[in-house]
Parts: sequence; structure tokens; C-alpha cells
Amino acid sequence: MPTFYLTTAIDYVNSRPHLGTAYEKIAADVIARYKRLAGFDTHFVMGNDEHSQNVFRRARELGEEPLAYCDRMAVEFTEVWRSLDVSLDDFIRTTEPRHRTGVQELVRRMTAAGDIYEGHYEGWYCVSCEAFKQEKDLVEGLCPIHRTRPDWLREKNYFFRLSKYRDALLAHFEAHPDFLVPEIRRNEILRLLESGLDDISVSRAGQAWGIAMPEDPASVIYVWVDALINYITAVGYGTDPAAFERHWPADLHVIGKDITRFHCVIWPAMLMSAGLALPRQVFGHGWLHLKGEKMSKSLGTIVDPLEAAQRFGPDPLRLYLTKEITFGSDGDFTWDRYEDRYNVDLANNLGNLVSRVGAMAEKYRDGVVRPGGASDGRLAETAREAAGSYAHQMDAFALERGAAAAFRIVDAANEYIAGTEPWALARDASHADRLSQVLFDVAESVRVAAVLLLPIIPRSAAEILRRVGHTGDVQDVRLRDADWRGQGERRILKGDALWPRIVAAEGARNEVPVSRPAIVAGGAGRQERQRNHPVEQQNGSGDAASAAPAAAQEAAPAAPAPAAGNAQITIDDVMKLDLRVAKVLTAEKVPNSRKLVKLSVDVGSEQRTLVAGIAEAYEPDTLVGRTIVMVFNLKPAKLMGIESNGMVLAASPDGGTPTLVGFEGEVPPGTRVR
RNA sequence: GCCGGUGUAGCUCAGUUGGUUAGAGCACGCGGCUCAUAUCCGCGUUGUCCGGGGUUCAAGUCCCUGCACCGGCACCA
Repeated sequence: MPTFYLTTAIDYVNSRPHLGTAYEKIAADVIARYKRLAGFDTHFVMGNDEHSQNVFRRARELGEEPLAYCDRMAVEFTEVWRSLDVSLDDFIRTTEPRHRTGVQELVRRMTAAGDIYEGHYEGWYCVSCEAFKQEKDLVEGLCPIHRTRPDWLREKNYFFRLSKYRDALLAHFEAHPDFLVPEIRRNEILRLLESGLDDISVSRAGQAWGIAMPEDPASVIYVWVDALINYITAVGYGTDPAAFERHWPADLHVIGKDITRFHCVIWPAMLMSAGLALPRQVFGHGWLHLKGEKMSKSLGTIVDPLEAAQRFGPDPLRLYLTKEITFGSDGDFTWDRYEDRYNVDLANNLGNLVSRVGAMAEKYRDGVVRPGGASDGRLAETAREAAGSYAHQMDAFALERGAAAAFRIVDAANEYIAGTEPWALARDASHADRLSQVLFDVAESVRVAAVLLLPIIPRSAAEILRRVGHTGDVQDVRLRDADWRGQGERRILKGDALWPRIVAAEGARNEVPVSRPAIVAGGAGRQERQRNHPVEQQNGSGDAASAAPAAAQEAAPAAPAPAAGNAQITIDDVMKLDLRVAKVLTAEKVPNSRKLVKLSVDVGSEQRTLVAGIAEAYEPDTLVGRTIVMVFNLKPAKLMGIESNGMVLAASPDGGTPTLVGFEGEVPPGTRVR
């Protein structure tokens, strides 16, 4: 039996897994399950990357031993993966003995090859950041984050002769065009290789958390080098030669597009140095953007994507991620679209099809269907075409096209039912054979579609197979079982709706505010663009201080404001608004105007000038010192020759005087309102 | 600064090597059916394929150029 070994990136454990990491695991799992379906002896490995300084620090912050903290996180991670039905065969942690042994062995081999040499690394080091700083990053010689003077540090480091492997890597890329896909990633790396490589530091001095250099316990192997080696230690490198022999080289590394350099330059060079085979392929998937990310935090009614998976079962989420996102490109998750796909693909099309097949089989044939004569073969033909296309697309990791192929069968079956009208056939006994055949063909279509969907929605597909008469262990189902079977008797089972329709959105979506905040100050249009939030951030360098403040958003060109009317908007639209608390510093009436007041306000990070149309209701003097709410990301507009950089929120009854929005308690300027 | 990607229907996107009237889903309109989860089926509306120039018998697709947005590198991992 051919083997297939695939891996995902191992995850930093300084925060809990989120939808971005889940996306990678689910996509990889779809591939793993597909490979099993296609008859490969598949080995699917995931893991946690635990030797980061951030992890060490985080654990200490929580007053825990680093290893105990990692143990806890490992449980959390694996529980999430299990709840998403990710079918991992092994889970490796970089603190495990098998990993440590293998890492040291590999470094020893690299050293023996003459590729590791001793050197020094020196530079400005900020103790608070625990990081070296570039000269140009310093502000007046101080760390820009901590405002402290960094130390000039010189530490002994071991270096890897990465530069030596440039030509070999180029040759490898040349000889293996599919080594890195999609192509855009390959091109990036090729350009990088063409521009030359520097040797890299592979150790850190003076740290205890990590794996020691084989001959120098005072130095610890750099965490990235440590992490990459998991792909071989997980299959027994240095500990289980037979297992290693069986699995290595890996057939596929599934990783995020941001870490292709590590996987396609450093990692292969390390393997070359140690005389080991290179992985056959690396797939750099895109990022998942989460438009509605913030809403889950602000509105308790709206659930986190992982919670959604737990609520509806993992399959709707799995289907969304594979079918709606071109694998390799960036994708986007919004609740609106998620519900849309759930209702259309699952509730209306597949789920309803399963329901009607079950109902008709029971009503017309007491639950047992068998061929009734000559079939017109139309559904068989569609199923054959779809299954062929499916395999072709899945082999190329075009997961979205594979999923679409399976759903072509579902669509065809629904159409076929409408065209043949089994309920009409049932009224006339002379059509009994024809009715039997129609029911049989439709049931068979459902069976084939379910086989193809097993990798994508494993739990539901198994249930569907059961309902259309599949007996035996679903684990034994193979791709060839998607071949059309025109014979045999099937017992069709009726059951509850697999996916009840989501009727109206729960929560805040339909709520209409009693008094709608109105525009009282200038601003010709509403800012249309929302800064996207990639939820996938692989590295753990996310110090709060280094995260770009939302204030860094630049003003985007505003699209013309649609005449809003009473059209409902989605929560996504709402989250485009950057509302901030501001404190009025000065206020003065705009000369020659009736309603306008010019305000300068403190928004925490900066001062802004606003023009507001509230002069009829408020004397300028009474506004000074007052805390208000403003639209922070509104495109500037000129009113009476004064540029207004934002808008003040107030309740504005028709024809009445506006009343400013305020707070019950004290709120510091700059706080976001949402 | 250097390099790359994207820009297609109201929305989300697909369009493989240039080849007939540019597609899908959603949304919208009309009609049909009743087995089914107010589901399903059919028909229909909507497009300066970002702008401009060029190559060609033929361009969404190739070349040049402009604009907008995103990303990689330059500056670590």
C-alpha cells in the first residue's frame, strides 16, 4: 500500500488556537482523509512548538512551570482538534524526549558535515523585549517600545552554513517545479535564492528553555531550528529507524504562506547538510481573514467560530472552509456568508435531499429500494463525471473544486426528482418499476456524493451513508466505492433533519436602535473599507506594544454613501465604524454659522479638530471638559472652511435638538466604543 | 526603493494553453411541483471583464502604460 505522510505547522502555545490555525488543520485533515480514501497508508502529524521564549515568559507570568503550562496547552489544542474531527495520527511536542534526541542527532550530523561553526552575534539588546534591536529601530538610542537604553550584547552563537546550499536549493527548485505550491510562493522563494543567502544563527546563549547544543550545554538550539526538526522526530528520526525509514520523506508539509522561507530554504538545507531526503512538497496556504472577528468579543450573543463548530458540529465549518475558499488564496469568513452556505448547501440542498429520499423510500417502498428496470442512466453519468473530476481536483489540492464536484451530484439528484416526479409515478401502479428505478438511482447518487464528501464532512457523510443503506465500517470505504452501483437492495432510513435551517439570525442582527445616532457633523461619506484582520499570525512576537494600534489606520477614500433608507445592515458594516471616546478640550462657535461648533478633542493618542452641528443645543463653554463619542475613522470634510476630522454622536430626533451621547461613569479618552 | 499579486453581475467569487451570445452561488422577479428542512425545479433581469494604448482574423485572457487595493524583499526570525 502506498504511504502518504503529511504534516501541518506546529503551533506556538502562547495563546489558544483560533480559527486561523483551525483553518490550516482542517484543510490538512481534508487532504489526509482524502488520501486515506484514495487508498494511501496515511500518516498525519500535528504538534505544538513549545520552546519559544514567549511561552517561557507567558508561563512565568501565570506563575506556572513552563512545562506544566505546555502540558495544559497541549490538552487544550488537542481537544480543539478533536472537536473539529481532525484525524491526526500523532501529535508531537517539542519538549518530548523523542524530539530532543532527534534534534540533537540532526545537529550533530550537520556539525559533522562541517556546516555548523562558532561565531558571535552582537548588537543592541533590549532586556524588556528580550530581543536584539537594529540600530535604525532605536529612537534617540532608546528602545522605541520600552524607552530604555538597550545593552550592547555580544554572545557566542553557532551558525549554519546556509549560504553553502544556495545553488543546491536552486537546482532542487529547478528539478522539482511542484516542490513549493502555489506558484506565487515558489516565485518569491526563487527570487530570494537568486539574491543570495546568508548563514544563520542557530543557537542562543544564556537561555535555559530549549534544547541544548550537543557539545555545548550553555547554548540552546534556536527555536525555529528546533521546531522544523519535528517533521522527522515525529516519525522516529534518532529514536526509531524503522519508522523513519517507512515515513520519511514527507509527502506534504501544509503551512501558512508566511513561513515558506523556513520550510523551503532553511529546512531543506538542514536536511541536505545531514544527508537526508527532502520533503516532496510544501503547500503554502493563504490566510483566513475574519471580518466579523470583533463582533464576537463585543456582543455576547454572537459566538466564536470554534464554538459554532461545537454547536452545529464541525461539518458546516469544515465545508465552508474547504468549499468557499480557493485553497492557496486568502479567504474570508463572515457570519452572513457562513449562514448562507449552511442554509444553501447543507440545509436546502444536501440535507433536504437526504430527507426527501428517506421520506419517499418509506412512503412508497416501505424503506427498501431496489432497481426496477432500465435506468435512463443520467444520474449514473453525472456521478461518474463528478467522481472523476473530484479525484483529479483533490489530487491537485484544489479542495474547493473537489467539494464543488461532489455537490454537482446533489444538484443533479434534486433536479432529477423534480423531472421524474416520483409522487406522480406513485399514483399509477403501472409505473411501479419506473418509480423503483428512480428511487434507486437517487439513493445511489446520494451514496456516491456521501463517499466523496467523507473527507470534508466526515461525520455527516457517514450518517448519510448509513441512511442510504451502507452497512459496515465507514473507515473501510474507499474512493472506488464512489463507482456507480446499479444493483443491490438498499434499506433507506428516515431520520431527523441533518441541518435544520437557520431561520432568522439570532442576537443583535435584527435589533433596531430606539434612537438612531445621526450625523450631526460634517463628513460626506461613510468609510467603506475595513481593515482586514488576519487571524493567522504564526509567530509569537505579538507583544502588545508591537501590535499596530488601530489608530494607525489611514483614511481610505470614501465611497459615496448610499442612500441608506431603512435597509438593514449587517454587523460587519457596524464594525467598520471606529467609534472612540474623546474629551473636549476647547469649543468655539463657528463664525457666520447657525449650528456649527468647532471642537478640539483629546482622543488619547492624539488631538483632533471636529466640527459639530450642535450649537443650537449646547453653548460652547458647556462642552469643554465633556466626554463625548466620536466616529474616529470618518473621512475628513470641510465645513465653513474648517476641516473636521471625525463626527460627534448625538441622539437627533427629527426637528428636535440633539443630545450628546455620554457615559454613566468615567471613561478614558481613546477607548473604543462598540 | 526593488519585486509580485489582485481589480469580472448588487454581494462573494470562478474563468485552465487567446476562439462562438462572459459564468456559478447568493440576492431580486415570474412560473411550476408537493416527496422534502417555507425546502425543490424551471425561466428571467443585472456586466464600459479598473482606465488608456497596442499585438491579432479573434483579447477578460498576451504586451505597454496609468489608477486603486494587497503582499514579499530591502530591515530580524
